[in-house]
Amino acid sequence: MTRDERMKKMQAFVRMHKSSTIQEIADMLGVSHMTVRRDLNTLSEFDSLRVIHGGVIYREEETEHSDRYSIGQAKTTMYAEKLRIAQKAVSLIESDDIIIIDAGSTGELIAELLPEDIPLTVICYALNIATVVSSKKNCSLIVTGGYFHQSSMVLESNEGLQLLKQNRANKTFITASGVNVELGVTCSNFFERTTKQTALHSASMRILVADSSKFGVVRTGHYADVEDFDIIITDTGVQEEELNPLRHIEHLTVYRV
Amino acid sequence: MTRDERMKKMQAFVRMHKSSTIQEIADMLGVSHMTVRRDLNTLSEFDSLRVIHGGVIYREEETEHSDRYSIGQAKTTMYAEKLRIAQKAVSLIESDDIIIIDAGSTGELIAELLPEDIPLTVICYALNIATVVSSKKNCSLIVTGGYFHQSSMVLESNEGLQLLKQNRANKTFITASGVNVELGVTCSNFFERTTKQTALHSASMRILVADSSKFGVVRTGHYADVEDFDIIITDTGVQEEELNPLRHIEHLTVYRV
DNA sequence: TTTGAAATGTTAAATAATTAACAATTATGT
DNA sequence: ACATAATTGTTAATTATTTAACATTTCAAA
Repeated sequence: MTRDERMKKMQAFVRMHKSSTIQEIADMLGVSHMTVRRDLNTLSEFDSLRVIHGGVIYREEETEHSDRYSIGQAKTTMYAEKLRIAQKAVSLIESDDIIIIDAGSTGELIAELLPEDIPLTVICYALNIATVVSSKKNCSLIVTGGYFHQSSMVLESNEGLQLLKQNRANKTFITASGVNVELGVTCSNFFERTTKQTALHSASMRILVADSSKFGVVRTGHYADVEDFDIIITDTGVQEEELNPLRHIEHLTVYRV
Repeated sequence: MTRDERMKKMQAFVRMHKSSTIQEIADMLGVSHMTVRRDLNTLSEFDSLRVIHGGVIYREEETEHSDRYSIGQAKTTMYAEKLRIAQKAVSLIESDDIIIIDAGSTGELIAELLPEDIPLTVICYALNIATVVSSKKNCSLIVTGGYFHQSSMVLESNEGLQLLKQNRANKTFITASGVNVELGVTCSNFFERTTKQTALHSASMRILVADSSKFGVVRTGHYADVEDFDIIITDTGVQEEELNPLRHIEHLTVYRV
């Protein structure tokens, strides 16, 4: 077995198992721990491996090629706020709910925090969210398929939209790149508009989750107005005065957590 | 912040980042490393966390609830053989190929080993495989959506099948639970049959990847005969004599790696 | 085959993480 | 508000991993 072969095996092993200890790899390959360490150090320069005290971890977002998964960046920014927003969002979920979860890091957090003690059905179109939900107990999952978009992790296709239309939900959690009282709710990618609009129209309760950094911002793709939502959840980073115009919309409830 | 809140945050953090060090979590929560350790030990009893020397790792397959993801088991059995089979399989891949990868652990390994230096298009219907391919460079990805099946990680729906039919491929890598010269190629789940058959009919070169433990075995769902394939890749665990009937099929190439 | 270079294995010293015991703090019921 | 229990923080001892230096093996070129 050549050095390259060994490193390929090591890479595949770590990727498949998400992580490993040095010892596990050494045993698997029948080489010394020093060889594993040396290989791992080399690999970590090229691949998304993180060598920690005691083992290795495979994680995509830590790579230099992070442009391929731009959510990785968004994940850490406003993490505390997004967590609070997601916590408030999942508190609205009841037994036997059918929920649509939109793409984005806040959506992923909602998926992570989904209660596992009540039966739920989740419909989603982002690959990362599908993966999170797939390991949830008590949860049926429908993923609308299609062409994968690296930047947002979204799967997009006519067939997917059809599936989304055919499956009605009682709650939909929608994310946004920009929330502006006058100019409405916007996203960055044009193709996302249709998906988000379909998600909105397939559910009875429409919940907008957007942290304070999104407020006042305007992006290209307009897909809804603030009054199209029943609930808006944001964080304390938005001044109460800024939310006043929203407070006056009769059917709209605004949570600031 | 209550203990439960803290543990929820910890869980979400580790799941989202796939892994973490004790220090990272302690810093994130502003608590001592001892508290993190104690919480993590409690969490690891209920959740799929693996606490290693230096950090924590989230990995689904290591859970007691392993019935929810039965591929987890299959992953480790025949790992070395599956790796060789997958290596042979990817060696057949050429630039600009459009390939379909079937569900299963060997399929996942093929996805892991996909070359990243040539442009490819991958079509798949298993969530785990989609996730692996999504992080590959130089690779377009189409995921046929649908209802998620826990046991095989497959997404299944009419819309998905439609998408699969509409996208032709030049190579398709199909897995099987049973390969029997007389009774044909079989799978365990009935619903998988249609998907596998559609995958077969959408591609010009049909490659069956099956380790030696599958040979001679017969399962319920018959979806093809051995002569429907152009290439069969298996391992040295199959006796050469057993493969003789296959060697006599004219258009069929058999690799034993 | 010989020789040198590269790769791998082995060991002991250095470093880091874990455990356990106790102190300090925080929560809970009366 | 008090006392008690539970939780959390701190520290030192223990245990494990890593590093570095050197020995050994392997491979390739002469």
